[in-house]
Amino acid sequence: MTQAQPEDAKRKRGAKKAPRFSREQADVRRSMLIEAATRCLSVGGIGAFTIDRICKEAGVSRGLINHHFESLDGLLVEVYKSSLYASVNNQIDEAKRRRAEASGWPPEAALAALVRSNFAPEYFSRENLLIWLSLWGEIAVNARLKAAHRELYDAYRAELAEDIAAVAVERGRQVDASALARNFIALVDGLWLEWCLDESVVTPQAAEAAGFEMLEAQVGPLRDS
Amino acid sequence: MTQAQPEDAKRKRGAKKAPRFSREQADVRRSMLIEAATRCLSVGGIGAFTIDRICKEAGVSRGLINHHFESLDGLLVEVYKSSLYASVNNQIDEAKRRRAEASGWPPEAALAALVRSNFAPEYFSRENLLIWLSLWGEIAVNARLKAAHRELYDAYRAELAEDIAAVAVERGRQVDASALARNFIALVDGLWLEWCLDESVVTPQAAEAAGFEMLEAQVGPLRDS
DNA sequence: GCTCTTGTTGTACGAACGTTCAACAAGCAT
DNA sequence: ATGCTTGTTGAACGTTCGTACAACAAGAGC
Repeated sequence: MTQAQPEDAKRKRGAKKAPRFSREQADVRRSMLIEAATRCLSVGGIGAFTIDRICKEAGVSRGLINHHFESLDGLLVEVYKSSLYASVNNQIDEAKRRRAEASGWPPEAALAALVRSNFAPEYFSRENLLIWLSLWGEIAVNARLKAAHRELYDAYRAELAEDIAAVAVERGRQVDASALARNFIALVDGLWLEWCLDESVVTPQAAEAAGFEMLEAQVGPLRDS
Repeated sequence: MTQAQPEDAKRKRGAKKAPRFSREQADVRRSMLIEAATRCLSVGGIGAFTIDRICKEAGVSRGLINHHFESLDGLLVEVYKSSLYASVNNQIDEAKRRRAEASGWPPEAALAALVRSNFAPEYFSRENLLIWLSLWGEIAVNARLKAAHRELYDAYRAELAEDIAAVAVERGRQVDASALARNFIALVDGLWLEWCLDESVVTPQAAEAAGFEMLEAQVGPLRDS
């Protein structure tokens, strides 16, 4: 308590006040704001996506959002791209990579890996779900978000269909890969939704099992190999 | 243009002004407000759920909502009960009725009817979907809505599980009915969601087919009988 | 130490928000 | 006609919203 703080010593010696704020590179500050905005979204839903709350969460003043983003709506699009777009695109890229190096990854292993990534703790988390949920409600209303969403889902659906088709061809099965991919995505989103609204109904393990069951009903076993 | 309107004739004769508003029974007015609020929700999402817009949509003055409901939040709960709770409970009641009169409805027919009701145009409609979507985002945040939602989904899941179990028992199949019911509901909600965010991805017919496929993979054929 | 650039602050503003309530009038009872 | 009940109105309030912008200061360059 009586011990001199480093700041105090500094102030005594140089008679300098502690800086009231620190300057950051534009992209660093943008990331900070996006992260703070994401945190607001995951806690209070779209109703908490406000200039005041986001700036308070980020520990900056009210004027900064409009300095780094064209508007609050622009920040929302960035949040979408940063938290959802990025992670899904990550899954797509990894799937493409696995499919490219055909030697190490037989089709069923690649498909199984893609399925599992949907239920990995880093994606299938409660905070991620609340972000999805909040954004879904906005996508239906916001044209810019809707465009971004369609592009993303089309890409993911296509990649998933490719992986499914690869397994089906290898096993000589007749499968409507794009319909199955669409249904699988619907099931995953639905399970996320159920979990988000009532976590006692489903566990990540049960959700993963349900996902595999849907695919295996059409392309045969994927897990035990 | 120069033709006398009925109102004008009336006014001339009796020197009476047209009534500025009409009085309604409390429950009638409440229904009007709930319907107007629902319309706002289905068009503009939760962001359009405001006193001003709802009253304008209903054609009444700003003060009326707080006269008939404890608050705007209370109105939201009523919207939930009126548009979702009611329709799902309707499905549950019909399913119970079918299961009661065992003579006319063999288990597989009862289950098929329950499945089909999920994709009937009166439920699987674009405006209904936007209402669901808006409310989902609120359920995750609003304690009162969350409680109502859990009660409703528990009831629906239980009824669906009963219908599934009845078919499984009849056919001597070993099925985890409650898990299958949960997965089915997740699939349906997911398909609704996909359709809502991008209507070109799925049709109601394809959605219904996907629902049947999931169940038939475990309990056997349901449609061709 | 000094200047300059520019990231940051914080106030100001109008609009929209939910809520309250005194005044009003529609329509039934008399 | 007249009075009474009460559903309805609309202004007013304080708050919060998104945005704009002049003033400020942190930190690099010299």
